[in-house]
Amino acid sequence: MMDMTIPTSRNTRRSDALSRDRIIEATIEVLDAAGEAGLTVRALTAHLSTGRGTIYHHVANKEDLLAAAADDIVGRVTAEAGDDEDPERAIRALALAIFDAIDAHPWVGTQLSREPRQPAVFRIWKSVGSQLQRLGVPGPAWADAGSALVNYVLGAAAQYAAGARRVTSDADRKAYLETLAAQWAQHDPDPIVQETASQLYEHDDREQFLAGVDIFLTGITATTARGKASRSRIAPS
Amino acid sequence: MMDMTIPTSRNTRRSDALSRDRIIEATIEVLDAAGEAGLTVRALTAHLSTGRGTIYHHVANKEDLLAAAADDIVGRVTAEAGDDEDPERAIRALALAIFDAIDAHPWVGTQLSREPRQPAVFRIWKSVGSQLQRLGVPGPAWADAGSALVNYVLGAAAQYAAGARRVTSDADRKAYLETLAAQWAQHDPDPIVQETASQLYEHDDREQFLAGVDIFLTGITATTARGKASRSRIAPS
DNA sequence: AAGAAGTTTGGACCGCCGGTCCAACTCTAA
DNA sequence: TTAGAGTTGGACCGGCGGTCCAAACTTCTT
Repeated sequence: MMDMTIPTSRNTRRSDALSRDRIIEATIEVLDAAGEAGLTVRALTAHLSTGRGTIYHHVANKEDLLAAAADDIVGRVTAEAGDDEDPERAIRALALAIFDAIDAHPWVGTQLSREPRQPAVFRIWKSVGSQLQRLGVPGPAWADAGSALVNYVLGAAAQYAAGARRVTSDADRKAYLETLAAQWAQHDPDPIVQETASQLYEHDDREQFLAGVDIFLTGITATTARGKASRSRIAPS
Repeated sequence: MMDMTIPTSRNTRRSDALSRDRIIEATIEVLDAAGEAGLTVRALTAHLSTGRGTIYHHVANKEDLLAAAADDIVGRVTAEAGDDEDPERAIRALALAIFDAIDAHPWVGTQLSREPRQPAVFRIWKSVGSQLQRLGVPGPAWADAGSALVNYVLGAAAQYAAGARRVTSDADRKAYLETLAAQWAQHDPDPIVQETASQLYEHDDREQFLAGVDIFLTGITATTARGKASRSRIAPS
């Protein structure tokens, strides 16, 4: 080919504006359609029918792009959920809303657990924190409780998202898990393994996730009810 | 350059054996030294002073390599921890051992939360499961409890690992977190944010992680003590 | 009206990556 | 001695993220 540079009508300015918001919107479309691995700057340029310079003009790099896309999704979720009067119910609703959002957009799960200082995670911290405060968790225990809850939600989200990423249809999923369970069971005759394997495809992800939230909520309320007589984690200086 | 193919003494068979184990060992060395981004097959060939075909002869692909490296680390941890008589103490010790291993090898954290069906995660499930059984968690609640604990441990590990990956020295870390807290506080005057920001660099990761494990254990014992009268998750058919 | 200054656009180009392929080489067994 | 099996190293491929810059368009100034 060696650079034949046909300068036929290059660079006519587009009629439709190509803003950062439009680019992030397109990023979400590509991610939902092709998955995390399918998001390349080249695919994005094709989807927007533009050149690569244009995208880097509005966006710093791919990391910026992913963080903004995740923040967009999480922002919508945290804005909607959390208006319940009862703080425990509000926390459950918030956790479930995040779970469902990640179920719909698995790439959000991976993105959230990759980088803890991004705006999307910050939003989640803020929502969880305000509900914990309403729940009456006292000062010192507050950060521990919030950290436990956020880490559980993000960890579970990443796991379920990774699981969902592998197989698409429900039938495939079932078949895949049965094969996997059989492999495990064959590899290790320990009864624990047998039970783990059977639980692997009998459980419902969403209910199991909620059960985990309940365990942490129970732990938090029980710990705070027990008062400040617990193991003194932060000694008064 | 155009392929001048000097066939001077190519491919003399190496004296030191180059087994799969040796390759995984080298992988861990490269990961610890250069981080996850620094692990390239090319870097690995340089480290082993060999060619690329050799590596692909022993190993399927990069994913295989990472999974094997993580499994090696986790295997050592789960083999050591867990011999305590008291199941609660055993769970704490196990969680802490995993935390410390990930603190020493941050790439393990990212790897574990990326793919839930890999051998390393399976090992963790098995250890956690056996301790929960010793703790007397009844059948139906067992899978929920295990899932919650594993997800919390992996989620927290990934978060802390990602945080540790960004900055190396303690002084850098402190400065970085203070800057970040100031940014947040400036961006949002909500008192929740202020407190979150201050907690951000006042807490100790390890203690906070353990506090989360304690919250979980409290929740588990409280839930199981309450008996089967809880929300009937699995209805008798 | 016309040119100057600034903004937006698209694609050529760079270095690097993971993975494939195969000829050259060593080792073992008959 | 020699046929075959098991290793080894590097050329090669397509594709990636990111940089750079000239062309084209808009807006501002006079």
